[in-house]
Amino acid sequence: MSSVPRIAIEHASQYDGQTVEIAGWLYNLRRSGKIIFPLLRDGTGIMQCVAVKANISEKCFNDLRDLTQESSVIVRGRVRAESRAPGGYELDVEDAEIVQRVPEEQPYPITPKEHGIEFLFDHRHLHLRSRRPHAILRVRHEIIRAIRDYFDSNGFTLVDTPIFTPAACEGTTTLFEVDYFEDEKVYLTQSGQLYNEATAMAFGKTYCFGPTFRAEKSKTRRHLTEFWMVEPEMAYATLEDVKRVSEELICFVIGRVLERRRRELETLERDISKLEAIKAPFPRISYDEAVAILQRKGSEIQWGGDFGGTDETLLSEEFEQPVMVDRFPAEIKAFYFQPDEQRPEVVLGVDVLASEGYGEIVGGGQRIHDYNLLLQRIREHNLPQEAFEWYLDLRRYGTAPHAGFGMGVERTVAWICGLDHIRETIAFPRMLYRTRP
RNA sequence: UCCUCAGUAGCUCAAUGGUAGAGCAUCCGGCUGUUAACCGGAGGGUUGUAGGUUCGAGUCCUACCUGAGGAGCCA
Repeated sequence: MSSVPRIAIEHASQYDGQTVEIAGWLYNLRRSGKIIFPLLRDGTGIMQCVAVKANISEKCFNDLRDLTQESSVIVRGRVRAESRAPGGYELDVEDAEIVQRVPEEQPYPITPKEHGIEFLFDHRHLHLRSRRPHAILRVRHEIIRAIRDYFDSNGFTLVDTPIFTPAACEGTTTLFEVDYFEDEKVYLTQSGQLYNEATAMAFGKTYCFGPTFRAEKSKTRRHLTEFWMVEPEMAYATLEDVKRVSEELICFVIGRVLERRRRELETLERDISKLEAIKAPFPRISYDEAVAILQRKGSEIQWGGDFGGTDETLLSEEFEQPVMVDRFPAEIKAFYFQPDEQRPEVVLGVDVLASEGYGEIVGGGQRIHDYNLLLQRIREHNLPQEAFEWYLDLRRYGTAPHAGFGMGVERTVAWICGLDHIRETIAFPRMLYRTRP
């Protein structure tokens, strides 16, 4: 259209007084006779444009005046600081090129009014353009980038683990079964952890970061069937290292979001002071203490039982910080957890429960490094030994104490954004009763 | 899987067993500083599906479908 610079709306303040071009979509339009205010969205922000009939061609004015919501359009004009404009800057329109006008016979379905959950998620492919999902997904990106930056700058090597796996990593949970070739069955991974133990013995400190799948028929605000998890694993490491690294990671991620995505948090009306208050060290309690606290608060939990969702909420209400709970009964944890030497009935595992009732975002611990103990556990859990021979090899050849954890990305996003439901944390959520779009 | 609730215009919701209605969206008209703009007008319905009760059902009953909230399990 012209030789003026094409800019991103989020950088508009750098172009005050200059003529620029913005390529985007019509977010909303307010008309008032001979002056109109098209709100233009370009994926980085929303810019209020001003088109005055007397100042531009009649065609341009009429084109913009009759434009329909979410039509694609390239606008040229002068950026100007303006206190009355949302965002502080507006664009005095000089010219506009309509790329596609949405026909009024089939108007854009998501209007700037209230909609129900079902409608919005049926139109999720369009809903992503709206303010709220847009802000959440930008925070999600910042969280993922911070997680990678943290590990990459602390000596961890990214070694991703397979999505197709031959057997359960953790015996109990339900797996999605997939037809492989020649009658072979494989499963979608629910954790990269067992493979991480192999890569940690090769690289020292590793992490994997990818989607994981759980075929649990759970219908709650905390569950997806497909979700992303980052899982670090460290050779020559213990439970205490897991606590230290997960605490550092969480603080680093929150610091980054506060530094770079404050505007998005404000759009989401997140109470930012609650995030600013998150500081290491996090309180550390044992499973025993957690059970005592819960019983005092009226929970039915008995020693030996696992926490329910309500228990996690009750527990996190006790603290302003995320809380670390360690040394769980061996019976409720997976076969590979290292027992406590002093108390063999508990294992060296730790869960980190996010504050404000968001529940478990990190789970991990120290793994069994002794060959005979691991073999014994595999037998006690009735797991097929032949399938775990490669895993046992890690204890045959240069075994060493090692530890790691997994952090669920979606729960972390829900917590940091202050969301009620995890379905908002991912572009296209996969849930028990929703696989479309 | 179980428990609870809901389904009425494109969307969000009203309507005592007795003529299906409003706001937004769409269309037409008005407005030079609007902020989910406002003002006037128009079009828009097999009340989730199938049965049943009744003189009469959006409303009551049964089954099914779809969705939501919660439980168990988990990140």
